Amino acid sequence: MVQPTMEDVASRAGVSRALVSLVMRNSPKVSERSRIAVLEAAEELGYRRNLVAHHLASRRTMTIGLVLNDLHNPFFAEMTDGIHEAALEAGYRIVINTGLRNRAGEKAAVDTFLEFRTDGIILVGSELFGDELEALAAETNLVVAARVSTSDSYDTVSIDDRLGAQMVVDHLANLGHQRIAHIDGGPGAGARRRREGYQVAMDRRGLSEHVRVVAGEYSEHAGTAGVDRLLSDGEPPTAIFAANDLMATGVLDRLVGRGLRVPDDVSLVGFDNTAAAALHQMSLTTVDQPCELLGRLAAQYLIERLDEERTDPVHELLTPSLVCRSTSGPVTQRAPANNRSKGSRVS
Amino acid sequence: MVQPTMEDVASRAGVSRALVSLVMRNSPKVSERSRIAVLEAAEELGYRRNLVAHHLASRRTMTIGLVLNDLHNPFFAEMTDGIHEAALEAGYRIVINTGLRNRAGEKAAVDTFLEFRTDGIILVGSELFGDELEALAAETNLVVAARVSTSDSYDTVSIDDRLGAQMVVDHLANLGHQRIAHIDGGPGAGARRRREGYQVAMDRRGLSEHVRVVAGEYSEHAGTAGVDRLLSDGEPPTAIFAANDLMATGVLDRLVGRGLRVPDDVSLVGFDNTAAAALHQMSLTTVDQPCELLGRLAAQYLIERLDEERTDPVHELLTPSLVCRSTSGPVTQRAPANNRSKGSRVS
DNA sequence: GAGGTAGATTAGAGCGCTCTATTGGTTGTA
DNA sequence: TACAACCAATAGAGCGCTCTAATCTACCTC
Repeated sequence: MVQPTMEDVASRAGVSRALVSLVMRNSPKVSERSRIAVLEAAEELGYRRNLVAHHLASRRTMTIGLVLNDLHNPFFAEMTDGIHEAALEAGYRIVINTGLRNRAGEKAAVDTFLEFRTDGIILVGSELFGDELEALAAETNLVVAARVSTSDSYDTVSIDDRLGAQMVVDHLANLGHQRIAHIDGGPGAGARRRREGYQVAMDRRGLSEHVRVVAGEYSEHAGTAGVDRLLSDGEPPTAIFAANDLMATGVLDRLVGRGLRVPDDVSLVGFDNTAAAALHQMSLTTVDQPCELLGRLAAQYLIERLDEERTDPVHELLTPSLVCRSTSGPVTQRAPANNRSKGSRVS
Repeated sequence: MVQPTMEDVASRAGVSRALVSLVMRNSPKVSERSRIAVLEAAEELGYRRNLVAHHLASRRTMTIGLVLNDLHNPFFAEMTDGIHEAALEAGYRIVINTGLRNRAGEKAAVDTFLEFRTDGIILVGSELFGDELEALAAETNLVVAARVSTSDSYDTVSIDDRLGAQMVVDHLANLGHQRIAHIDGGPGAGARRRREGYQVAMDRRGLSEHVRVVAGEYSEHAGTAGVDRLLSDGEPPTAIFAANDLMATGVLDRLVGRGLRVPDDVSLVGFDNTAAAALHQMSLTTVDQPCELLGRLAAQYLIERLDEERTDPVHELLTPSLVCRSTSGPVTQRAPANNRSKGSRVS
């Protein structure tokens, strides 16, 4: 388990350690003869460059630290695809860590990368406070994705969450809904803006009296719990706007579990347009986020900071779009069915 | 962006660099007075230990590299929860990388960790060949999860995939199914064993003539494609055994899309019992893998290698169990409905 | 007051690499 | 033949930390 070093390769190839270093870094100023000798020696010894030592000496890891808020949410997986691809193209590698959907976990993940001295960090769906992000940006190159900001020490890439939420309310209102409830995303990224968008749009539609926000978070469980709260007291909503798709999955599960029909009894709209939302068994009306594009942009901006040493901030705000599927429909008069019906699944 | 070093802290606190090092490592042989002085100086300077240098000197990172085959598959997220928890308890941190569901990607991920010199590596759902794993185990401490092996250079933690597959076939055969098709997991972890289990059980049940295996992989898309293949020629199956839940999601989507009723026209069974399978809108019959437990064990075994310097291999094989939900039912006589019916979703 | 002991602190040699400055060797040119 | 010009290769000083061995105090004990 003890690895050969550059020194070993050098002596085997009959050259100096410095030359081996040059070969390993693909320097053009090495003769073909020595290059081959070195590579052969390395091959024979099973030499593997020690990135740790390499970094200590060069102050570069060519590695980007990626902190994902929640591994369970497919949104982050899709985002990662874009980041990965862009990073690879630029010669960077990626290391991932999860924030476990809480601030302490996110901080621990960030600390790991800071101690590893990755060249930069991309935070996706960060729950950190603004001043914490500022402090972080002072220590490393930072891009925050899926979150809006005007900070001038780091970049952000996001869709307009507020606008997205307004589109949801408008869509439901156009279908005749008035009692449109919102289960919010709590401390989650963009959750506050989605909540604000909901509020604004409800006001604008003259539905202020029907505003009803239930506290939640970006998880399936929050969806089921939210439904229980909404149906336990007061007049039940005819439509529910879940703060994201993962939550909407939980909402749908619980609605169906309670024998309610979607969209006949209750309409449901999510947010994110994850792959799962498109499946027939979900067929969820939702707000589309171009995840891969967002990911690509995030990586690209970070790499600009690293390779071109850009320091002035970029804030990209993409426009979301509504994807109408079968969980949202016109409001109906009839009372909600309380009897569960058994039967086959149909589209 | 230039960080203070131990030297800076030392001179500020009026002590030697070595003493600062001791404080940072919580050594008991430091007087309370100096400890406080050092910590204060560190705080004031915003000092952050350089893990890279630390590692180079100590040859330990207290970090475990975790390679997940596919970020899109919730199975891996659930597994990670267990690993994360166990690692944290033992004072290790985790760094994740994705294999992008192909061998080249997995190798790149592994290489990153080897170059970073993480103390050990956990591979979840590895697609590497046996000899590649052997070679890897010679370079670092290795635990492979969700895959069966008898190697004596690394540990494995898995459920009995073959047995799980047999349980699926038995379940379906007991419901009267004969034309049970299997869409396999291709190069995916455990896929071969699931395929073998299917074959063995079919033979044992006297259903050898009905054996039908369609090539796939662990993805939603493979599920939809598999359905198309199965329904395009020959007599359509009355039951489909998908190699994992993610694929089953795609299968269900396509079956419903084609106007087939589940389970009336076609029964469906998955594998993994991910959280999504339990939702009403899926309600998938599937084989349960105790993900978190598997994760915990994987981390635990690796940590044994690191902390207790165990070198003889451990191979843990857990027994799976079948979870019956509503996608599997008795075989019916009537011909499959070809007309799509529209309507509300019911449970 | 010498000698012993234990605890606190430090000097200094690495860890495996990079990188600047320098050396050696070859070719071209006056 | 001498000198520049250039390319290939190397010596050696770090990078920021750890760790062993040595030193330095302070306090006992006889």
